[in-house]
Amino acid sequence: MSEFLQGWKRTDYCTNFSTDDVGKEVTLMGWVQTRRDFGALIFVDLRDRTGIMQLVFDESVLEGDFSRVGALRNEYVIAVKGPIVLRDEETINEKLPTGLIELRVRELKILSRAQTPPFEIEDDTSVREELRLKHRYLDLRRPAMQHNLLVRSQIAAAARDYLNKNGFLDIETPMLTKSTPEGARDYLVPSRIHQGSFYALPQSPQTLKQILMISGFDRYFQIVKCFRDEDLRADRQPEFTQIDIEMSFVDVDDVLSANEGMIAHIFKQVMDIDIKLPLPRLPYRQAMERFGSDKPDTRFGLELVDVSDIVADTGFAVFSSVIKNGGSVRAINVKGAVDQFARREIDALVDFVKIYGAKGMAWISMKEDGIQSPITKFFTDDELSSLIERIDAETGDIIFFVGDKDKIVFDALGNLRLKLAEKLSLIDEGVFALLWVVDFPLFEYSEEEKRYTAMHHPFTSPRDEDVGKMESDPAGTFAKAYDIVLNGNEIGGGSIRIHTTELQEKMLSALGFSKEQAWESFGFLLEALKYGAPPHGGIAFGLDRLAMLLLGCPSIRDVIAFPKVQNASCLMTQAPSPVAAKQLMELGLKISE
RNA sequence: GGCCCGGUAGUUCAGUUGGUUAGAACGCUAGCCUGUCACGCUAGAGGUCGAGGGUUCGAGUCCCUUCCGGGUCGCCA
Repeated sequence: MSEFLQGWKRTDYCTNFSTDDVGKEVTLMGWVQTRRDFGALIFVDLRDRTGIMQLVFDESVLEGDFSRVGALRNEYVIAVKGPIVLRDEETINEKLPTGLIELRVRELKILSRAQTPPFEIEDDTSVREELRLKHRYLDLRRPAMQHNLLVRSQIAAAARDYLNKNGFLDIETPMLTKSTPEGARDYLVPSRIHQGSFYALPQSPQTLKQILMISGFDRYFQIVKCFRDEDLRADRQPEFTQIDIEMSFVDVDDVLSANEGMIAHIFKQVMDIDIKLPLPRLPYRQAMERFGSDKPDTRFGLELVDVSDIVADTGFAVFSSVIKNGGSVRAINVKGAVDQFARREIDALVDFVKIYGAKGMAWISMKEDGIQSPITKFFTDDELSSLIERIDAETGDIIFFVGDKDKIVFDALGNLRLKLAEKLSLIDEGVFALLWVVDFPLFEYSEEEKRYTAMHHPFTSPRDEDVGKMESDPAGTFAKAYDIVLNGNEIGGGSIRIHTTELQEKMLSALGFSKEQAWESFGFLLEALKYGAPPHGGIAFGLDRLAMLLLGCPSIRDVIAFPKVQNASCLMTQAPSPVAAKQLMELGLKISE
């Protein structure tokens, strides 16, 4: 039978003992990692979240029935009392931090028995994730997972520490809030009292934190769950945690410097890494043109080169027509790597860029015995030599070209660039490359909706000089928006917000809202802006992504205690699940067949 | 919604061109062992080859459907 504590108190964690404690009577509690049974002498490795302490059970020392020790199994929860003793010279275990000592057990309590776990509680087991997630409580016992959640906790603590010291107030905003058009799909919560009406779980506390600025809180933060009902990815979960920040009486520079200070503080506290400030700032347009991405990984080169002007009038109709239609032709030169791309691998890369909408990809191989390429025959000698000069092509290089609308060219080459870096091992995994991407466009055109949508969100302020262009030239209007990028991942983004009703109405109008629709959806904000709103702005960091990157984890699931799988369900709790008819009735809901 | 990858003892995997009774390691069970720490030794149990259908004399293997997990495009203000 399981026993109770009956007044026993744990002295300390398993690994908080050293040779200084030899002779001390201690009480330890934890899980049985392994048992090595010699009959009248049994060793047990006792595990807690800090590590392992070896217990020695000697028949002549242990009080009570010794057969209880032989009955111990992995993952039993036990409590033991006895003295810390020094190990003999020849029995020292150098692999354990506590390998010089062990606990000579005088008393044993079996607090809880355990079934044989479906997988071993070890770091080196490569158990399939499906099973790990079903038994997440066991998976989380593994030292690697314990470490991940520890570091995550340290990141949150460092952020809080910095924000507290800099005058930010931690204020909670509701989880049951108003559904907002624009942006991601909402998770809806039916109202029992107002049948047919729904709360939405927040995609972000955006409007509420702005209202806190209007209320005069000046500096706000919250480490807060956000919800978006969109498809999952390796770095995307339907519920995730933001470090959400907002400040008043600030412009872009103020927000960036305050927040890069926080990031530097986190890196120092958690990783003991000094981040050089200020962080580099890269305008959006440059990020796209040089890296084909608004979240460039700057740990390696392979930058894009625009060759549109050179190929515009060549005999290669694909390129010339693309340019006539307003597109571009850009190239990546992979220096000295021509021998690493057999024809079959080039074909695979052509298929790769097609994922991103490219219709094809051209290349030039600068071989020792001459140029090989499917396209150079279309060029005159002059055109070819200008091209070679522009892309700095030398013997041994291989150059890839994509021509299409800019969006497709950037997308295809931006992703090709990452693929090439991975293939050629160009990325130094020990480096953390942080930068700001700034000067985003305010709008982007949605082919699907046939209108402009907000690139960041509808509360983002245009640049002062662009206010007049919002309606006349939406594509040429830039925003006071910024993203922070770490190793090619967006770990945060924000903006200076619109702080007058007039401009906010104008923005919503530019997005296609009628005045009535605007007030119906955002009336509370438009109204609040009338009563003295300070200029304000802020940012939100993805805590999960930050933790994932600092830990070098391949998936965001590795830093979330209870994540969801790709179909947005939880394998442990089986959520979501059907509910009782009575619950539906109370909500006035019917499930259609 | 599209594309790609995977599913074989509890776990991780092997399984040849379709061919006898589907194997290994670890784990598990029982026994022995007073210095192990990947303990050792002896014996043993353990399989709906994800599921359903089809082709075939014969299917873990080939085909179709489907379920589950992963990656990704779309989507993610």
